[in-house]
Order: sequence, then C-alpha cells, then structure tokens
Amino acid sequence: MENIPQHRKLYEILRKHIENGVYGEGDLLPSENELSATHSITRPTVRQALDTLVKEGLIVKKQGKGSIVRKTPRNIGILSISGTASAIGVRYLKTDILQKPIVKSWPSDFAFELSELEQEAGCIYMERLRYVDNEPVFYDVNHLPNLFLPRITQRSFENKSLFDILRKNYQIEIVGGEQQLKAIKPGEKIGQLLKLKPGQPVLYMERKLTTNKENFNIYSTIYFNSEKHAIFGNF
Amino acid sequence: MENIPQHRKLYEILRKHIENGVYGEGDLLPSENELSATHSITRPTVRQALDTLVKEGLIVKKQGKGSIVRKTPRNIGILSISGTASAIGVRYLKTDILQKPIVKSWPSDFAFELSELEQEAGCIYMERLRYVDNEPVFYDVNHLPNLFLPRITQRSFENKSLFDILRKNYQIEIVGGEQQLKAIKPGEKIGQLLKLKPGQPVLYMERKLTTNKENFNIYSTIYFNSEKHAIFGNF
DNA sequence: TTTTTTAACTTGTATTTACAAGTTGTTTTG
DNA sequence: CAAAACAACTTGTAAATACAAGTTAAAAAA
Repeated sequence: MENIPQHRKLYEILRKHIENGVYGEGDLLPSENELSATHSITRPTVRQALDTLVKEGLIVKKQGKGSIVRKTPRNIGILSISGTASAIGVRYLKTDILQKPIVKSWPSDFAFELSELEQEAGCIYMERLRYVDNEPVFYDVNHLPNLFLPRITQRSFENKSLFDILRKNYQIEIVGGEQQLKAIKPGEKIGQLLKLKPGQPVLYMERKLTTNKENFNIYSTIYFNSEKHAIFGNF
Repeated sequence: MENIPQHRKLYEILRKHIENGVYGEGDLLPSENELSATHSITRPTVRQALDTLVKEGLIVKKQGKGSIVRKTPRNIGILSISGTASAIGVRYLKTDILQKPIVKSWPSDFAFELSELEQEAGCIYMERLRYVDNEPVFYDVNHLPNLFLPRITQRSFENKSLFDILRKNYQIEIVGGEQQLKAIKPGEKIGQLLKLKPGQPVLYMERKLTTNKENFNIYSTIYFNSEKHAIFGNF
C-alpha cells in the first residue's frame, strides 16, 4: 500500500466533503484546531492541507474567522490542476469517446517538446467530445507517452475521468502543468463537432500536464465553445 | 513602517533575483539550509517563501536535488496573480493610457457583483492599450472602487505598473482573484484598437482581483489579440 | 581504472511549541 | 437596555527539532 502523506489525505477528505455538499458555499470548515484533534495530526499539517484547498480556489481563509467554502464556479474551471470532471461537477458533464485510446507515433509537428524517452516510447492517442447540458462544449485530443500504461487501450473511458483512471490503475498523479490559450477561427471539423454558428470563434488550448512520474507528461489539445460557458480560473 | 512577514520578504528577494537574471533558467537556487543561514530564518519559513515561487511557476523543486529556476515563459502569462508587466518582462511591453483614471459611476450592467461599500463609493475608471514589439496586443479596461485612493486621478500611469502604484502608494496588494475567458468576435472598436484582421477573433477576459483591503477589488476587462502571442498559465 | 559503497548534501513530511492579530460571543458595567 | 471590557475562539507567523526519501560527490574496494 502506497504511502500517502497525511496532509494529502486530509486535503482529499475535505475536498470530497466540499464536492459532495457536506460543506456548502459560505459554510465554515471545522477550525484548524478541530481538524487537528479529529484527525490526530498537528496544526501545521492541517494548514498544509488547507493551503492546497485555498490554492485550488475551494476555500478562502480569514484570520480570526475561519475557512470559508467558496462558491463552486458554474463555469468550467480548467485553468487549474483539476480535470474537467472535477472542475464542473460530474453531474453536468457527458463524454463521448470519439477515438478510444490507441497506440500511435507522435505527430511530426507536435506542439510540445518531448523528452527522449517519451519520443522513443510513442504515444497513446485519444479523442473526446464533452457535453454540458447535452450540448457539445469541448473537444479534446490527448497524447500520452506509451509508458507505464499496460493495456490502457483495452480500458473503457466512457464517462470516466482520465485522471482517475491514471491515479487508480497506474499510480500516476498530475502534479502541475502549463497551458497556452488563443482565440481562433475553427476549421470545418471543429465547427461541426462543437455545433458552432458560422464565424463563431473557439478557445484553443494546449496543455502539458506534469505528473509524479519522470518523463511522463500528458499533452492535451482542447477546442472550447465559449458561447454559453466561460473558462474559469482563480488564484 | 509596515510589518512584512519574513517569508514574504524572502519571496520578494528571490523573485527579484530571478527576474533580474541573478538566477537563470535551469540554475539551482541556494538550498533551503543555505537560505535559512543566510537570512537568519528557519527552514520552514524559507520553505514558505519557496512554495510561493513554486505556486507562481517561477521555480520547480526536486527532492534531493534542489530548487530549479524555470524558463521564463515567452507568452503572456496573465493567468496568474502577476500583473502584465511582470508576466512578460517590462522590456517588451509598452502601454498607452487611452483614458487616464477618472472618477465614474459603476456601469449599470457591470459584469461583477459589487459589495455595498464598493457600490456606494463609485469607481475609478481607466483604459490602457498594451503593445508587444510595438504591436497592440491587448486592450484593458479597469474599474477600481473609489476607496483608499486619494488623488489617484492626478497620477501618471505611463509605462508604470498599476499594481506597483497601488502597492507603493496605497499599500494595496493583490492577494488573489478569479477570471473568466471566452473567445469572441470583436466589435469594430476593438478591431481597430488591436488592428485585427477581418473576422479575427479575440480572447475576452473578465478578471476580479482581490486585495488585502476588504471591499476593494480590481475589476478588469481585457481584449487580447492572440494571433502572435498566446496567453500562458502554469500550475 | 572502474565499480561499489558511503557520506554529505538536497527537499519532503511532520511534531511541538509559542505568540501575534482578527473575530465573535459573553459578561460586566453604566 | 446598551455599551464597553473581557474571554475564547479563529487564522497567521515563526522557531526548533527530527526523520524520510532522493541525488550527487567522494572514498574505498575490486
């Protein structure tokens, strides 16, 4: 059994409580002293867990008052480390796997620099179309190095989080990343997939997510229809 | 004299060193033990400062190895807490003040919810056009509550950071915020200001920055020409 | 000279303790 | 009954200490 630090365990517990509505917007979390006593860990360790919740925009702390749960953003928050499912809430999001994971070679004109190991390994390629309220909102193309992922092409991804599958089955966790955004005029394929009006632009994102495994980054290209939903970020 | 916590002082020193090239990309910062000895503060306090640098994407830490300075992103990183000047490097950016700060009432259809105090105070309104390599890249409109800002309308903002002016002269610091992004078809005014090609979309951002002063948020609306420069973010 | 082992560094996790500063509820006083 | 003072809570800052786990350089052994 893998050794998870205590501050991470507490963070996960509290994050799930917030996501599940145990604590709603405006509620105070238990105090640092209370969490310390409840979970038999010290207050600096509690603070480390809470700091991660702050960093992810789930809570805001106020000296003398407490840790207040923030409003869950209604817009899609993929400017943070979270995957799409956790950003918007699973209840809204539906996913079509347009292309299930297959082994491919890297595109010759790939937007990201690959490490030598990644280059040699080839990649796992998949495409998804994501719906909010039954309307297509974003189309994403993922390239993952063909490392550490035995039999991933046999797995079902229907309505499952890629991050969760990586975490549970392969012990791969996203620890950071970077992204670039542009507004572009979409090509015909994107226009059809996202059911765009003529002339309607889309948000175009290139994301590189770093993981706990060396030489294993997740590369995503995302086309986002921002007519009804904005991309949301906090910091 | 205002009391700045030690972890914040160290953070500022290191951030300036990185920005000034004292430490370049790929360099190791002094170790935590070394910084602790040099600045006569304890290692947990050093770690707090370094954690903020990590959070802002300036460094990445590697257990057993050290704190490595990251590449300064060439694209414009305004998905973080930094202002535009620090994101891209002052040497590239030129600013025209299209509308110097004036006192105005809030727009009736303002995109953000205002607190009662903000509502009553009215706002300071200003417009800027920002150039990279002498080409207009983004146009931003700022609304600040008309609080805590005596004689701000008499100040010159030419080629100065709004954040710096707020910090130095009014002791106002940005501590967080949120933003939303969309891809839109610009109106004629935006098209002309940013010298867009016909049909070229822009990134549209609404940002609300929270500060150390209660009831004082900075509200920015930004139109961004992402043809040559992407918006960059890391986490 | 090369390989293996060891030592000395690094960051990561965590405990214990203490005081500062902010908020809120209770008690006391007028 | 209202206002002021006090107490009890909260988070913020910081020191001191210790061990775990990763990396790298130096020393020892083959």
